[in-house]
Amino acid sequence: MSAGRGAPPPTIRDIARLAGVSTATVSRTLMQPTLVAEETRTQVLRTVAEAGYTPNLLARSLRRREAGAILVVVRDIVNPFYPEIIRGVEHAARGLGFNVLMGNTDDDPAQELDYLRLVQSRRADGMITLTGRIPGLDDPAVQRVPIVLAAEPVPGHDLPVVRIDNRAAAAEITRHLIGLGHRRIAHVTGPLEQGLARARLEGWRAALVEAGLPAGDEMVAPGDFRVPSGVAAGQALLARPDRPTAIFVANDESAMGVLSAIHAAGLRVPEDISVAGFDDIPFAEAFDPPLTTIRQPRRAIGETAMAMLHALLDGSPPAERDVVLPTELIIRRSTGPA
Amino acid sequence: MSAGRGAPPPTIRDIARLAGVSTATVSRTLMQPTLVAEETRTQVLRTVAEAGYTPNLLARSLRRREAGAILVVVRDIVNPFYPEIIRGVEHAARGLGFNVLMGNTDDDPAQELDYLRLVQSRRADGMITLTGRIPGLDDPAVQRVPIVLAAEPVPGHDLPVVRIDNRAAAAEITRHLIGLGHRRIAHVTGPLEQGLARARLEGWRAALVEAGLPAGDEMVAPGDFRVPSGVAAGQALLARPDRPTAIFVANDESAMGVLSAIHAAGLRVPEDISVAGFDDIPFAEAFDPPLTTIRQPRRAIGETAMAMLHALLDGSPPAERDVVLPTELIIRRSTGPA
DNA sequence: CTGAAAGCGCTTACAG
DNA sequence: CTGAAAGCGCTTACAG
Repeated sequence: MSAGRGAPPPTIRDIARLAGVSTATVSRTLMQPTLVAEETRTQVLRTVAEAGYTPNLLARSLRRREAGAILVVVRDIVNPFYPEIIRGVEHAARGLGFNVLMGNTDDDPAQELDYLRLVQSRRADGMITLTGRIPGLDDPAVQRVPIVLAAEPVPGHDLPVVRIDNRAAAAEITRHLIGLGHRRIAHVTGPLEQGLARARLEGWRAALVEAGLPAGDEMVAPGDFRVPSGVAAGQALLARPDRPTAIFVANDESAMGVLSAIHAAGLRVPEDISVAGFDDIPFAEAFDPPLTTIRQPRRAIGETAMAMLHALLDGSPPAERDVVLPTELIIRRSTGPA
Repeated sequence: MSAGRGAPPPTIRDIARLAGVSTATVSRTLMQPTLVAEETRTQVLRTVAEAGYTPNLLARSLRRREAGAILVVVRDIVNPFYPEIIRGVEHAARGLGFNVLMGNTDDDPAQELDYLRLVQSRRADGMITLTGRIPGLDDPAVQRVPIVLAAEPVPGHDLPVVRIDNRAAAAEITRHLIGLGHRRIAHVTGPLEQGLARARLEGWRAALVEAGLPAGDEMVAPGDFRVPSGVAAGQALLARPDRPTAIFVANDESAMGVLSAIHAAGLRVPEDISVAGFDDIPFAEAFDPPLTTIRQPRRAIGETAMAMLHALLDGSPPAERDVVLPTELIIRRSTGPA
């Protein structure tokens, strides 16, 4: 096994010795080249290249008192909603010279706390939280941690956040259904302990009430954002006496379950019943039929969150603490005239 | 804005002073508590708790010469194949006291190189590569980087790898189709510059040849693992004179495209034509119909890769350098009798 | 333009 | 069982 063996990698002292200069000069050549005479610089750079020298980032970070890394925390990276956001974060981070640490919480507050500690331990300069929850936020030590919230605000606190207007977007897609002539429009909810699931329910209801259409409990079926809950909700709605002609499902994943339930019942989408989702996950376009949904600007959410965190770390003026990014109604073939 | 302001966090010197001991004793209390007298230990721990002290991990890492982090590199985190592997890595890493840095390469060798540098810069102790490619592997400095390959071996090198037997699994699912009585079984390939796509093609061909069934070019349609390529390949296969009664698609995503093409042509799955995929991505079960496929032990791939990397870092005996994990044929409703 | 020196915050032989 | 001291590998005022 060669890895781990062999000569230790060269340090700045080795380079200084080889180039016949001080470590300060080597450091300046790498950090602030304009401060170094051209001739000296050339010589140092040549030595660096020949020796294959790479500065120890741990030492640099310790000295400069910045980790050069940020942490992004999600409930579950397997959920297709998150990866594109993380990608946006990473893309922006690269441009700013930061690395990205991954934190998966499995929806467990204890793990959430562990990740907070990681920032307190200075392994990361700050964190972007997508979980809508921050344990121990009353602790002053926690309040000192630079945090930006993405996608989900944390209730009761005014941390900087980048998000979408879930209520307005839900109302918009419901109005699309109304505009198609539907009058019995059901809703399959997300887990209502999550604020964004409640916001989507409210948006749906507001649009119906505004149009004078029924929005009572008989038009609502509970879901939890996952496929099986969509199947169950779809079956329940189809079994009701006066069955809906359209269903707005709180996210795309569970909409897929609703589609299965409808097909299994021998009905067709959108001829017999229209279905709309929310999120526009990568697969939504490949659904059968392709799903009408609300597109979230996931990439932009990630990039914006990173930019906001960077400003926070910089001590820049607070700019905007509550950024609301626009969504887009994507009309595909899963919705049609009543 | 409170973040970034306020008193700086306490250091080990502050705790030592407050507890009336040396920094060495504070450090020992945290790192090797058994070496410290119980009374002293209690006193130190109380002080630590009261002050809300968290050791600076950057300083610890510098001193101990280990970053306490590993890097996992993927082509594209948005690809539904990767997140579960990353989750496995992270899960194992947590148990071993490592953090996980995320590296997205967008299939760009330059970015791949940047991530290698990150390890050389000691920000990570080693890396797990899922891209099937390592730039500059002839460079001795690169050879010194602890690397474990997951899912995809790098051709021409014998780095430690954890993988599945793509050829055997492809043959197995093809035999399932043969067992159902199909005699014209087509294949939609992945991008053939990837070794695993070639292995799946070979497995398909081997099973057919073994059964004396046609396996010529007329039974093959090119794909690239994405949905649209599946749509195109499906259309092409349906248009051929003697159309297949079953299609083995090189991965689930493109199988979804094949399903769309079949439905769009007014045919039914599996009554008119059977379809099988590969990977068992989270959505495969929710396809319409649910997809017969090969399940890759993604979580185990991630966990095993982390364990192997840890052994490598430990300098433990090389154990096994080529770990082949078992796959599983998952039979769902997309395949049926010929 | 360059170097000597201090210091970032820890850990760990070494000595007692 | 504990402390004084060295040192991990850098960066950056400070002085010249």
